[in-house]
Amino acid sequence: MIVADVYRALADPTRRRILDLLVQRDGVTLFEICSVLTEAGTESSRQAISQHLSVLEESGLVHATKVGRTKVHRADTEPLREITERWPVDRKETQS
Amino acid sequence: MIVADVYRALADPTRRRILDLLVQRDGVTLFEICSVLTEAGTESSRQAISQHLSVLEESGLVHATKVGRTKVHRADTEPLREITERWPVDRKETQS
DNA sequence: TTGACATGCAAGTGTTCACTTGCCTATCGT
DNA sequence: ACGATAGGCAAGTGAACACTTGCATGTCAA
Repeated sequence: MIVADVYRALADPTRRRILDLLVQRDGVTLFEICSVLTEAGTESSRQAISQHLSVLEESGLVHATKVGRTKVHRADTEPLREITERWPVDRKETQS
Repeated sequence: MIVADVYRALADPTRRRILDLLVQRDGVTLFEICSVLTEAGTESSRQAISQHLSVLEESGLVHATKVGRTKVHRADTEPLREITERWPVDRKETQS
């Protein structure tokens, strides 16, 4: 990974699922994310998810804090503001 | 290219520049995009930009219409709505 | 009609990315 | 202390991607 900006972080569907999960509830550990994704049908190894979390952290979309031997994660949608500000979403242009 | 969704379309910096340009002004042809990007310091070949435009079109972020022997492009930010609706941007969480 | 212009198509190449594999570190319970 | 738990680090692999190269197609001006 050269550099992990917001756009590249969102480019992977598994990372988007992880972000979905973290937006729903904070303080989730790596193993909990693994469990939820496995139950949801997304078979991903612990290492794979760990690397996805690293990308999300570098992009600023996820913050993590060490708690004992676990690491709890929480989502931060602030970096997404760059997207909406760069290209404001206009109303339907279809002239019906 | 397997499938070109909005997220993958935004993952490339050159495509983001093209989208910037098309948001600024509509009806731009491939050659005009090449000229503008070259002047802006982004050396990209015509073929490269053509393929980027294909990805942007497949994602729905850009629409194109054939006009004579040229093809004019215009941006459509509607697909970006999916992003903001999926992860609403919350205000700064820093409790100052 | 003929040549120049604007673009499309398709195969090939090198790089980046997602994932695995194997081992290591740190923390908790007993 | 010791085993189990939670996670990290780093090298290797295969696939996807960005880009090039060469040729083909269609349109306009003379």
